[in-house]
Amino acid sequence: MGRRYEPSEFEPRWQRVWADERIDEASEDPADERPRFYALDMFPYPSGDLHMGHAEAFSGGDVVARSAKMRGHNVLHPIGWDAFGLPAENAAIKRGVAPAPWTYANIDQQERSFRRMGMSFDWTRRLATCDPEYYRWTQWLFLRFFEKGLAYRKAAPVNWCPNDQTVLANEQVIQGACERCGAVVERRNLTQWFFKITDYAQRLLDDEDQLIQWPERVLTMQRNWIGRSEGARVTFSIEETGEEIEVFTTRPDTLWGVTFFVFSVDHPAVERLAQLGGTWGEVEPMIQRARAAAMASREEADTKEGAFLGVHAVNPVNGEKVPVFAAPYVLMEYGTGAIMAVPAHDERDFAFARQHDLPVRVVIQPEGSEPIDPDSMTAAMPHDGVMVNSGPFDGEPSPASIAKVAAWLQREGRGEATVNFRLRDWLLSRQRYWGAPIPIVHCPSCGEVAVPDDHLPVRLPDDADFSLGDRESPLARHPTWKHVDCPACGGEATRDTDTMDTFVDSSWYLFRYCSPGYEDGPFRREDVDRWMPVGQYTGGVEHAILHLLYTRFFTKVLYDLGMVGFTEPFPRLMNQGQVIYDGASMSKSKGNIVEPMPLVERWGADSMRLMMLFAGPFEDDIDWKLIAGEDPDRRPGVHSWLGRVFAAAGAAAERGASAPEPSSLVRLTHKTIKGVTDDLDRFRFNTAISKLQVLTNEIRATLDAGGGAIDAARALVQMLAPFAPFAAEELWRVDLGEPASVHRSSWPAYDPALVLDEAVTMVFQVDGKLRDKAEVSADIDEAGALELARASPKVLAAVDGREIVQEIVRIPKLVNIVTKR
RNA sequence: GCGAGAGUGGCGGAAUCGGCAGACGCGCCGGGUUUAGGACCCGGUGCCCGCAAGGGCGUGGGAGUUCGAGUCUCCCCUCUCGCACCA
Repeated sequence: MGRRYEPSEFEPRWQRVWADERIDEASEDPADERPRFYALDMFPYPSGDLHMGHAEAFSGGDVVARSAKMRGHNVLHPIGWDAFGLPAENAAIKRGVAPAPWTYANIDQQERSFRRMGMSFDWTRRLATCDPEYYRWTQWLFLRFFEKGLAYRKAAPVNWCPNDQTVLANEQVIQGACERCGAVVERRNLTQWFFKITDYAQRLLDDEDQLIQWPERVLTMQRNWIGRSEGARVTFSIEETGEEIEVFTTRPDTLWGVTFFVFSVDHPAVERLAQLGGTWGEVEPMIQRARAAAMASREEADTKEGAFLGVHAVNPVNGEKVPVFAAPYVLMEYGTGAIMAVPAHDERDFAFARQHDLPVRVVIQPEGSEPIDPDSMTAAMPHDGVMVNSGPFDGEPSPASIAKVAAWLQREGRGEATVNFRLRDWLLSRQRYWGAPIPIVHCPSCGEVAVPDDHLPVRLPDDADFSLGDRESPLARHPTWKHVDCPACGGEATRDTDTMDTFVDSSWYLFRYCSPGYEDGPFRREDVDRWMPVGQYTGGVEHAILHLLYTRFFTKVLYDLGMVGFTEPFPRLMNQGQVIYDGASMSKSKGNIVEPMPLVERWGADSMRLMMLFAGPFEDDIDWKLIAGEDPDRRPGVHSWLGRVFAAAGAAAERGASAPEPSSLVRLTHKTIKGVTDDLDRFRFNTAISKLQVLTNEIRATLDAGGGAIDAARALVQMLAPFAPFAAEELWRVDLGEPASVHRSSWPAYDPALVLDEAVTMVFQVDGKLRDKAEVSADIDEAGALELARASPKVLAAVDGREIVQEIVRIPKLVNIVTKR
């Protein structure tokens, strides 16, 4: 019956037809009244052909886009490439191919693969961030940030690989070593460009309530990354110099317990103060040692190393002079790079005090307890209880007194309540070739001058020497590129020779999709406001912090600039799991890489997509070894299923309406429509597919029994369309004889009355244990149910003459008879 | 250490509201078809006892709430992920 499933025969054919019919293009027709839906996938990095992670993510994203369209939406489902970045330069260095042709060749390859996989992208909006027409607007946006004071230059310590002669992003430093060559990374002070994301820290937290469907763990990661702490800034002074030094503390109520003071080893005041204190000779080797240890391994930095600077700090609350140290356990990046140390109530300070024989003074203790002898302490005390040894605050409850202490500090001019964030400004400059040049000119007389908008883009030279091994970056060492006239005064000046972090490029691509080819700005506000915010964003959890946080920041800046009418770009986010092999990530060195395109060639695009989607919940990892086995020639179960769908739908079409469709099949069809629709709403593609398999089995059984199944088959084919677009189209247009694409058809509707079962299985329990079942009508009443239960011989046997104390009846599902035991 | 999530057959997983645990699929077993292999079709398949009828056990472990717990509460164990001297 039916017909054979030969995907290689029709998949390429429908791919061509869909391109000709332009079925995947979003409609910009003003008369089109369908609600708009923006289905966005995180755009890929073109470092070769598509891998399994892409196959998984985009298969899910395509189900979202295709099902939204069938359910009546005007869908925007664009694609592009995050095309700047280090891998292109690595390839250039390794293979001697320039970054641009290498990148574009990979883009073309990935586009072919996407088309072959049946991804429903609107190709008219394709973009690549390395296109000059794109990065022109990246530069334009940078200049708007610059004008607003949100892009600025300052000297900062950065990661520098002495072997590769380049700065590295934090992500490229693995346990203190260069990701590429393994050399120990150095810290260097370089003048770098930053975006002032810290200005938006509070808003990034506050707007979380707009992120209505984000995975909880991503929200948590962002919250932790932003790291908001309430506390106080307190001004200490150095006795020997009189200079004021601020510290941040979350516990100003412990100020009376300060017994020493610690600077980060990277604090700029350390060398000067140690020279003054006459201890630089001992301090400097400690700092060198500490830096080396911190770089080599984070674990080694656990020791409470440190050195006395020979100077003293004055505690503003009681005038006490305490010794000042430099120690690696104080981070330069957090707070002010200096701390007041309260060893009685802080584990780290306590460990340091014990190591260096420093006094410990308890200032908070449990209410009513005897004074605590610091010498008997083996660990820091919990800091809740009653304040003691704290001058005017003795007897105050803590931590409830924090606000009171902070207010007192402010009145006394010794500090103030404040909020501190862990988030730091975004270092965006890179000394690399393959990125968008920073559109700034450095003029000896005018300073930092913006390149005028009408001179954009500042193009990359295509004759740069992008090899490594020199001290200067490729743009800096180019013989002519950087030499320009100052746009302000016309005098001799030089271009900024840094390029932008690729995360800048990817922070606004989603806006550009709305206005493809627009030449008067990065996008048209009306286009963006029409399509955005994004209806559903799909991509990897590896971007949980950087990309997602940066794009949220960009959106808020664009809002403040009046360029868009919303403050959150993607209220709904879905993360696919990883595709791993035998419990480990796939990698070349392990030789366990499975690629999607060979699967597509062997079994067809539909089977590849279904393997991904049926393997388990979308957000869970897929262990390929477990779902596919080790034999690549073994037919995937989903492929066999498609074979049965073809046989069944084909046979149902041949039989048509000549035989009646049994009501049980009709009911199952409606139930399946409801179930699959609900599953799509919660991204449970695996259970949606299993429901389609159940329907398939029932259609087959109906046909075997001589019944008709044409309506069921039609619904099945339509519901199959988002998951297996080629097979569905073949059956729809060829076997079912429909003239137009299944992907333009309307999602089947269900009759709520037919979703409810006519007959259900009622279970009879005795003392909560299943003893018997009966098929009953769905509208059975309680008395009838009880009567049935009491009449059951199995129930009677189980009751065994004991006294019945309670009868629980839940029509139409269950009766539970409780006996006295 | 802190934070988040998870633990169900041989395997991937299902159970959406506290009500038949194991849907669907893979694998395996038996049968059919086939020159053979593959493919396909039919049946079986949580574990234990039993020829069977039937019975017992069963969702990481332990307690609790409930007529009833994979699901809710508490404690413990294990695993995964993220952060990790954040003052």
